[in-house]
Amino acid sequence: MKWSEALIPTLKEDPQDAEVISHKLMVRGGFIRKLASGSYSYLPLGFRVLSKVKAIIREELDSRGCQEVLLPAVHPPEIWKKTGRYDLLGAVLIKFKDRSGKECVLGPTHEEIITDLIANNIRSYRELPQTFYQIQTKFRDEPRPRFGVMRTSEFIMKDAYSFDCDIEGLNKTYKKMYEAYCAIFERCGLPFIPVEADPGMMGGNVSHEFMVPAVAGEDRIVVCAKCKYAASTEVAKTDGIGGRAKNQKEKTLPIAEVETPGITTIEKVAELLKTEQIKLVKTLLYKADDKTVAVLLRGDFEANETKVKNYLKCAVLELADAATIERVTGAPVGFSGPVKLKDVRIIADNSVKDMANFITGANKKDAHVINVNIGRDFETKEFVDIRMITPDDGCPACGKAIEIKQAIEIGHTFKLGTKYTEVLGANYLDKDGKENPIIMGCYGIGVNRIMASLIETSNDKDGIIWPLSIAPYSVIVIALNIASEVVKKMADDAYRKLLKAGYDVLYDDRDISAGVKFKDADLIGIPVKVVIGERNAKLGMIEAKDRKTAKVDLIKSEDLTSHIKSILK
RNA sequence: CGGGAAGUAGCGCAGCCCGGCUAGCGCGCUUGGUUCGGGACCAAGAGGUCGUGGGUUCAAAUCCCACCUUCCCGACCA
Repeated sequence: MKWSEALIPTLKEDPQDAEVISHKLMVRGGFIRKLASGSYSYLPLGFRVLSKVKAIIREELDSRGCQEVLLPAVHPPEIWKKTGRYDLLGAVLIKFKDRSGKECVLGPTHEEIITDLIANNIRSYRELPQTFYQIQTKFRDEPRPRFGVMRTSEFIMKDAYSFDCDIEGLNKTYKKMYEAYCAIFERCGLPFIPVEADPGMMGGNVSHEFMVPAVAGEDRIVVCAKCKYAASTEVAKTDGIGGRAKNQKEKTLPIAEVETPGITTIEKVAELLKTEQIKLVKTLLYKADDKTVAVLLRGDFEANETKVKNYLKCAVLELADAATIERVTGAPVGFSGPVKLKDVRIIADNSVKDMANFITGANKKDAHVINVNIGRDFETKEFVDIRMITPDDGCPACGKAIEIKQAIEIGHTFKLGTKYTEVLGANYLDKDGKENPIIMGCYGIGVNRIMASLIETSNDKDGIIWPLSIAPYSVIVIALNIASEVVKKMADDAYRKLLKAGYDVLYDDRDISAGVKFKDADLIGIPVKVVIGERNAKLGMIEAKDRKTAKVDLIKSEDLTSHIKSILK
């Protein structure tokens, strides 16, 4: 492609509305442009990167026997109601009415659709196992799209679905997909970490997320350098108080109410009462489906809502609103406590178990109670692990020090089991003629996120540094002074030869200054610059410069193709 | 949805507090010329409902009200 004939609108300055580096560079490099919050156009350069990522995905999946399909994006709501996800997804599901007034939904994912297809077309164990995938646009009305292409309401997902006769089969398929994922991310040049994860609204029990550590990441993961344990903080197990200050054994003291006017936070209560946060118990009121539940944690810990949700086995868990809190406790937000709390299930984190004489809200405006003791002042038998892991905790697997990192989720795999196949009637007949539900797995990759994550982890002050595998072009031929006959002739020739040799070549034939060309080439991150200047051209020489290492090779013009071949192997 | 910030030329910004005449600057763009190895220079140009609507005023980019949009934090979320 000749740059003079391409739409590559590079920008000198960071766009005003971009925060994270990948977003800034994608806009500056002319890869994307925003249409509205959470929806982006991919320009030719951006599209080329996506295409390369997709090609890698297809190669790795096809070679493992997966079959590509294309499912519809517009769905009837009934199928979503059957599995209960119509309500579960709620506002995330984008709905509209067609001309006859019939409701339609835009697919946020495709378990329902593929399972329905399989239910109607697979009958026998002889037809299993099979795995299908598609690369398609998904639609989700995100509460807050952000970070450019990282979280958008319309995004490209590679989703795959496997169907097996039994758990052993699923385990084999899952392993195969896991390996495919590793191969895909490896080839894309991403420093990824597979971690244990929570299946969330997808369902099933076993699940892994593929994470790229990056400051712009929206998720947090726990990694252990010693034993290779890696998990999402959502599921990382904790044990009591971990590495933090132990709860002191004390003689129980008489409970007493203290005035704490307008003091509603753990921090301020501790300050006012001249004590430490570890002497306080935090009482969080949640709405778990339709019931109100009180969650107790030692003051210095945070609740882990995923754990609470999984423990309670509820579909929707959210912090109770102010009105509910007032109704249940009789006090405004900030003064809740377990003492004399009526008709509310109380569950406590293990960190609270051996606490004595602690402080909680008094369920009364502007008051807390001190010297509270479990068993005497209130009762709960439910001590569970429902807190967020901290850097002070030991590795859940080996006990050694852990690190908590921010990361971008680029892939997620799930062992779904029969969650969808049972409700949608996807059954098969086994050897004995007995009908069984098909065992399912599903596997997603955020294609746009691969692009963003790569940039997050591979850039410098001059711009993006693409790996050859997903670079929009492998080589950029830069004719420094295109007005010079010698330069133009040699550059045209180099461009032609490299194209003929099968390389993706971008030819910067614009009649502008050298500085702009160098800056632009670095910004868009093409792995190799082939530079043709007048002085060298007259000597029959060409320069090849590596974007990443800045290493320069001066070569004879006739050796160009073989030289490029040697550095781009 | 709660909290915060911002909308002025294609992009990045100043002007607004303290209302005033043809609304500026840098980059980019067009034309001509000089340059030509890391965002060149000279000259001449084109380009604006100052987010939208209403109000106050002799007069509004500037003051007041409402709304819209975007970004950040939170909530939420494969």
